[in-house]
Amino acid sequence: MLRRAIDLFNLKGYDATSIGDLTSDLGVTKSALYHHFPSKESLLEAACEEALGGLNRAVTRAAKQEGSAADRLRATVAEAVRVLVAHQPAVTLLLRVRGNSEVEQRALRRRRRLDARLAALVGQAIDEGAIRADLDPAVVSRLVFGTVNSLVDWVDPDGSLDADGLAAAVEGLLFDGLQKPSRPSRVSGTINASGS
Amino acid sequence: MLRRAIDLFNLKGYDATSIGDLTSDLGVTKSALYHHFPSKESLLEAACEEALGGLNRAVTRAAKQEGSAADRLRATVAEAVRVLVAHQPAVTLLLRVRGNSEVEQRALRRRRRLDARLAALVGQAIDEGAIRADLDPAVVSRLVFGTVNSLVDWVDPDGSLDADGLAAAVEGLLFDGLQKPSRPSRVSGTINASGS
DNA sequence: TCCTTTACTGACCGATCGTTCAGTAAATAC
DNA sequence: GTATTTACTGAACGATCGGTCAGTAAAGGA
Repeated sequence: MLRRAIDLFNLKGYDATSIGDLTSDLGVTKSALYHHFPSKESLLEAACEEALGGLNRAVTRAAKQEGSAADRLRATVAEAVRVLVAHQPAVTLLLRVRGNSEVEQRALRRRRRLDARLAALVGQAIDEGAIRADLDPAVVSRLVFGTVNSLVDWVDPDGSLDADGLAAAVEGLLFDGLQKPSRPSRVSGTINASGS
Repeated sequence: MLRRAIDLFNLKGYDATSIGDLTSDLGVTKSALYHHFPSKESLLEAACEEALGGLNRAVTRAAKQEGSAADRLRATVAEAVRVLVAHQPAVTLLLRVRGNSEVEQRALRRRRRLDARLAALVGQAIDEGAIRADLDPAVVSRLVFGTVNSLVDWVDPDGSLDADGLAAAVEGLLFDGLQKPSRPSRVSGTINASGS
């Protein structure tokens, strides 16, 4: 029920999806849904919890890893991609939250806290001298995780796309760039996109 | 009036923004707004037209340039960033359209046509051998323009941020990567982010 | 067998939605 | 000076929204 709700919210947008739309899609009455969930917003809250919990765990997991800040940043990017693929519908919904209610504002605050952790990691990697310093850390952080987040717009979690392969592709693009590497890159093998 | 409407749509979401919200923000009555615009959706349509028109012109401009496909791809990325910064509110609204009405579906179709042109350009650049071929062209295309599009979530068009500098930063990140360049990169100077 | 719990149904609620419309006051055209 | 156009106001419209509630049928425990 929650799964289908999240899918519909992503398809039409949360506000544009009425309880009637949702229950007629599910083939139940409105009252049936309200027997299991106290409000429309509680569905949104559950989805945000799933997404934020998953992302928080992923970032914490990557942060605990040994190695330089640059290594941890690479691991964080890869972990974030994997969580995003595994929980794509919930993460998609989270990224579209605008803060129109108390629930949405709470989700936004948690998301901003996550973003701050990531920005700090980028700053450390630059201070460490492991990555280029000619770009502003705040811009780099936003571009890197903007790239990761942009996956929600086309990744199909049910598709044949391999999360690890996609994580490697994102890591390869962001760290090594699009140009042909002068020396061999860390990324090997070919990655395939799923259908649109 | 249209400008303020687009800003509000972006702040709260199109569906969550009622005509009442909009007109009370503007300090006019609902009827006053309906004197200038035939419907709520016509506001959305005007915004999509601004965004799609701007992006189309940018891509066409970059495509007409001489040079390799890789050079044209770089130019397209830079042009797209500049248009996005110049028309951030309209582009933001466009990127959030879900296809809930005829107007939205038309905008989505035009956007998909644009995406296809960009994907073709990436394919040419790979065939040309100018950029790495170990990643799937469809994935690369989506990541590149996902990165560009992610700018709408934090760029402030009124801020002090320099569009050309930001375009250079995005180009630098995507083509040269985050790692310290073994040879000097094309990008020079420091880019600063605006406030959140 | 009786009683509580679970999983609903269908009718209904007040609020809010986008939109319309008759009327009006000021500006502009002729 | 009269007619037309422009730019509104305020009250209302039907539709739809999220949510409620009394009632019910089946299941399970004691």
